[in-house]
Amino acid sequence: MLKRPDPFQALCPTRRVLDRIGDSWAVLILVALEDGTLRFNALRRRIENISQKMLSQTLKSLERDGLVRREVFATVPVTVEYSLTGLGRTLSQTVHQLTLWAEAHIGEVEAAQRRYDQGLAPPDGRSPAPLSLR
Amino acid sequence: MLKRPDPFQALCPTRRVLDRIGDSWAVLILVALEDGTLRFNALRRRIENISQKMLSQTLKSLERDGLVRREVFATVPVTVEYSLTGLGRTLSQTVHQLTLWAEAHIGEVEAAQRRYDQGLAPPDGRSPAPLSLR
DNA sequence: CCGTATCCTCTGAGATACTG
DNA sequence: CAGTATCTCAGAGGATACGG
Repeated sequence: MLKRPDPFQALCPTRRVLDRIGDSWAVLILVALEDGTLRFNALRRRIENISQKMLSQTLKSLERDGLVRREVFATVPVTVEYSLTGLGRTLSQTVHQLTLWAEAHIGEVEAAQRRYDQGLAPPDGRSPAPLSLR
Repeated sequence: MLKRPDPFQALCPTRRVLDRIGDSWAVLILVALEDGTLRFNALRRRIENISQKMLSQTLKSLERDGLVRREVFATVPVTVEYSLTGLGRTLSQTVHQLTLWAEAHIGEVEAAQRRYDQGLAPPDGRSPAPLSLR
């Protein structure tokens, strides 16, 4: 059978993952943990101006998804370490492809935006209104 | 110099692209246009339950980013066709990698969630509280 | 140190109605 | 057909304070 998920249907798995990627904080945490284990407050300093609430909340959902591992050590005061799971690492690598796209093409995107914000004219020369006949 | 963008800084290019991907509607539109050109209302039917407002708005920003091309034909009533640009196609292909990840790993994610929602126990056998000493 | 609880704000998406 | 213009409302997320 192997029915492929239909991304046009809300609630489809693909869509749920995509929403995760859309979660800017989640992505930043994945990236931050790529270089290794970090403690709660270390993460907090690394990801400038993330609120305590969002860090805690996002970490919890990443842990729930099996992407991040949380380890508590009974020191005083308590120590909590976060790291990527194997699954988390595969996702962060995939996300990395996206950041490569961004770095490679951001220039084109910005150029397109400038064109659009002026008189929206595509790369060719014609100045004013793009309007074809048929 | 070639300074790499710092994703931890809001407003960095990478982050802007990531936010785009997080925009569920934008991704759905890119995917919908992969198979070819579509008219406004065709897109609307294809992407079930997207509102007119969001479709129009998202298309506009995708056009601004140079990812989608908009062509107007002077028929009566007017005809408007949307298609991917070359740039848009490269992005939609990259996004496709992400959907592949989703399809490949959604099972693991859901399994992790079930474990978490019960007594949060990692894959090993120990039942109750994960807590290490040091 | 590592969080949770509470309150409060403000954006952003949906519904609806109207136009070229 | 292909949009724009308003309105409303929920809920994401920041600030703050407190607890284990």
